[in-house]
Amino acid sequence: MSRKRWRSVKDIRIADVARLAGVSTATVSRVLSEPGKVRQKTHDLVMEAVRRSGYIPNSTAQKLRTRRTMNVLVVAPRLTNPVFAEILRGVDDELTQSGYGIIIGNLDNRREREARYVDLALSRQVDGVLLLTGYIPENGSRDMRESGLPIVAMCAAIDDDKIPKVVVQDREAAQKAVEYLTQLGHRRFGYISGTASSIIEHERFRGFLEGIAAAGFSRDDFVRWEGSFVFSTGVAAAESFLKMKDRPTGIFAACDESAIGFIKRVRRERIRVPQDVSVIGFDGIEFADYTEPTLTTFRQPLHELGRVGADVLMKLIRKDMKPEDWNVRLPLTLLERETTGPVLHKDYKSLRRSTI
Amino acid sequence: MSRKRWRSVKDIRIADVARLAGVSTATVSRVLSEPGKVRQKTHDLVMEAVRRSGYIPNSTAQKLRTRRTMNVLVVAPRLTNPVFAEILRGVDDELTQSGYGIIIGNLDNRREREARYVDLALSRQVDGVLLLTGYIPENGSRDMRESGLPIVAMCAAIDDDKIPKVVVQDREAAQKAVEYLTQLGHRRFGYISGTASSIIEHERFRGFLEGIAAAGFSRDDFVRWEGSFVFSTGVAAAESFLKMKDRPTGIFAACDESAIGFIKRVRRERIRVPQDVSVIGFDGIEFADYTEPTLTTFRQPLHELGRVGADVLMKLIRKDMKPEDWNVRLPLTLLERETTGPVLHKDYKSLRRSTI
DNA sequence: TCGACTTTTGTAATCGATTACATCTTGAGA
DNA sequence: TCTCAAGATGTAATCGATTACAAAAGTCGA
Repeated sequence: MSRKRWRSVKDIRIADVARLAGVSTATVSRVLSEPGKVRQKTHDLVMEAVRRSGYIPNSTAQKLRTRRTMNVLVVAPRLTNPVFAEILRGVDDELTQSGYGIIIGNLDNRREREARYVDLALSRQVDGVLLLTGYIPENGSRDMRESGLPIVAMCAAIDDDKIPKVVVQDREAAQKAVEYLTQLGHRRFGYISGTASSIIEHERFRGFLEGIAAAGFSRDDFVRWEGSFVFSTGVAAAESFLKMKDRPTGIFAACDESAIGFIKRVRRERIRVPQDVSVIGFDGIEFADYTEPTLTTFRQPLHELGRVGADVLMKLIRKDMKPEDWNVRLPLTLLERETTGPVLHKDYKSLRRSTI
Repeated sequence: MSRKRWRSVKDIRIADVARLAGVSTATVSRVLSEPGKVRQKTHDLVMEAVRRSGYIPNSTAQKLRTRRTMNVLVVAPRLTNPVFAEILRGVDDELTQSGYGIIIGNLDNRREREARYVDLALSRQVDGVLLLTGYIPENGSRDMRESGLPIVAMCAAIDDDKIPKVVVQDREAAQKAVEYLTQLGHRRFGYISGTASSIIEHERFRGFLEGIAAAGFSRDDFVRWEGSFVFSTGVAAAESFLKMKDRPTGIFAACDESAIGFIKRVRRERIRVPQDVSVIGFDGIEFADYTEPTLTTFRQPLHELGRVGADVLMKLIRKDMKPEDWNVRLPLTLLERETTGPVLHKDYKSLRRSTI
């Protein structure tokens, strides 16, 4: 209705407010950032001017002067992966409380995209970096560390002990997964891998191997299917599985997606889960409770992981790290659901015989 | 090994490079931003100094001076929702090409969080805003528009014709979904709603109603279950469904998650999908192809939606919008899979009789 | 009322780039 | 060789805040 247009916020500077209130810019600045240092009367005067003009400080100017951007960069391999999305939620919860913003560096599984984010760090657009990748991003000539910014690594064992790490106990959990399968009577195993270059994958496979060894088995007692952290990897593994004469009965998948893909595919061939083959996943994504049958898996404390990681980064930025914050390792939880069960002994024997 | 530490990038300013090359800061700046305007010899001199010093411009200073932040804000209701994650990927693809960065505003379904992002826009930390919400965020005293920034709305019918909209044809698709069910012989329907306050939900329900009317049915021919865009809504709807005497046979869910929750729950009671009840979802998330049975649904062109939205925003920022860019409406695609099928007539009659 | 001390406010430098304008170079043509 | 326009470079203002330091105002006891 009214013809009076809102004056766009960008046209009002601190000098305008100062003039309006009849004080200097220094005083306006003080009222806004350290109210205690200014007399009540002046304070009210300034606040009234701020209110009337609709002034909001230009944050870029603040950043330049204070040398703090109040933003952190979060580098993630792929945003559509529910695991990273959930971690990001935890990060966001923590950072919001501290007044920090998030700039996302989504690699979308393409390493050539990382250079961009290294430059972003080098040009000081952020105060710190949270890495969800298994390596330190680089841009050809430099890596992220040369920015001199605080960095926290998560989900991965980056081998630089100047970088604090907040991770989950992947290896231990993978080992327990094998133990769980052996206790159900399984003797032949399958391992569906994640992205080979990922250190998460590395840790999980290592844990798997340790579990195999701990239960007295050897490399001859399992097959490994290569892949990445997606549904189709599970489907491909299943197709390989279906062609085998002497099929494994206990399958460990390095992520829930591939576990789900595997199950979906074998069930189409009338293979029963868990009667014919047990499958255990990894991550505990929400979907895993809506498959048929529901997926046995290890739940990662993703939200907490994000929170703790962000908290450690905040401490690093504020320079009040304590040594015990330096490395955090969060445990996973086994969710016993429907895709795992005891080996049906008769079937098992007949399978065995056909090979020997 | 070497004791020579990398000098942190932040300590090198344009003045240092100028001194090193024996020129003025203006010349250094020109070499970096408009190379043509500088003599070859000087150019090489400066580049060498840049290389040797490892200089990278401080982007905050650039932003202050040029008044461009090269960042856009993307406000999304909930990041863990695969729909938004996928849109974000499209946005990211497009923006990266234009050299823009993304600051994410994750509301996590809590409206009180939006104030923060309004302030972010008002304090000019971004050059434009992409809204994935069904409304214009506000902070108590102002709304996003007062920032004076270019805004593009997606996924929703925000009623401000100064704001360009890039949306999907939810209403049309919902209508087609009903048509599809009626053609399969269904006569009683169920509608599992999304978040009531969401305009996406509004559009979908409206399309559903139009479909109902177009097929000659009335409000008495369907039940509506309230909820939000999550699995548990489908589970709750299923529990209500199970208690009914005269059950609908054609279910339309406003999102795939609730469709999946519904199916999961009813199958536990030995209800067959699609023989006893047909279910059609909405969105076409990746997981919908891995449920059992696989979900019939409408696929949203999410990635394209994100790309186009970002493209329109870029044009708005660069002030080269053409009128035909102003409103874009992308079509959805029906994915006919396993959760829908013809009504089994005998069952249907017996159900009918028991009511009349 | 005066002086010493504390509190409040103002002046001006500063953060690190870009860019309008001024000045100096260069080279073509006379 | 000289002139003059075009081209290259330099000087200094500018973006919009914060903050060190200086100056002014207020407080309080003698």
